Amino acid sequence: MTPVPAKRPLGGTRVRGTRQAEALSAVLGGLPGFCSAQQIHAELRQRGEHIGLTTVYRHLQVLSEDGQVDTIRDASGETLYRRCGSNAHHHHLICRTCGTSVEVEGRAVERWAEQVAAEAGFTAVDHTVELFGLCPGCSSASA
Amino acid sequence: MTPVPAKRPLGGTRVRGTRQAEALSAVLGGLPGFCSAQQIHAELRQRGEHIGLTTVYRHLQVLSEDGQVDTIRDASGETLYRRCGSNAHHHHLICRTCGTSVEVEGRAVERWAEQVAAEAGFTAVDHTVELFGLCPGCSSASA
DNA sequence: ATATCTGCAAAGACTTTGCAACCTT
DNA sequence: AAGGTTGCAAAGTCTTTGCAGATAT
Repeated sequence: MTPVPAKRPLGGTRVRGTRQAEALSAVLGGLPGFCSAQQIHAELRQRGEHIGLTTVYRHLQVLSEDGQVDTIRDASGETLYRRCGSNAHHHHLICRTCGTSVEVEGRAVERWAEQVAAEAGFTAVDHTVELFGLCPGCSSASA
Repeated sequence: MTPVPAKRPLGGTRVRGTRQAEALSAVLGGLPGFCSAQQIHAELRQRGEHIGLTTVYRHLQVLSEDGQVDTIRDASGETLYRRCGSNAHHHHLICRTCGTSVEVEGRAVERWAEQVAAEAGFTAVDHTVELFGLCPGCSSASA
């Protein structure tokens, strides 16, 4: 699958010396929470970057395969992307009003998942865990 | 949202005395795990039931709103449906090979979710938890 | 008899793919 | 100069909606 040329500097965030790639990276870094490819594309356009939607999709796909961005699916089926800080396994606590997300560790969940799976005789278990709620700001705003 | 006429018998599984609705209900009851609307539609056709894909989608939508079927999304974005046994909150342990699913209780996860959310100051927290793995049968078959 | 349900076809949304032109190395 | 990258347009999915005909109560 991945020949892994390993020629990449890995120092900065650049994927390849392309203007579009850098712009995308910049936007991703500034996002507070999960956004759809189309939102990201719109944001890039607003910044004056002439980038195609196709290119945004392609980069996001590569980045997600590389583990540099996390992806989740919202209720309507759209895929949402977010630059993830830690490369370790983690989950997200997402504000359903403003979209801000917090990365949370889930050792307890991992353990629970493995235990439940073992009890049912399942192996090679993977899991999906996402938390949605109201962040402090939005919570007080709606109070 | 739901005026809740509550005129429905609620005894059987019938939604309304329609042949298609009953057929759909029957198929749902016999499914071992989560299936897409299109798979269910194909299954109905194979049984000789002449039912439209549109009707399948509409019934599944209503049933899911009523809490009679659970829905999840697979990796490709398709929505999968399954008649859920308990009406209480629960999660699923799904075999990624044969699709068989087991309903599991997640008191531990619920507690973890609330605790993590509270620590971050989030309120009104909801969560999504799905476990994917290999069931005993598929596990030994591939060994 | 009437309100509901059904289903075909068309529309809508998100995402992927083809291919020529462009840019980076 | 060579190869990867870009982007427009078209295609592909899954899902929803419009409307006329059929159906259940």
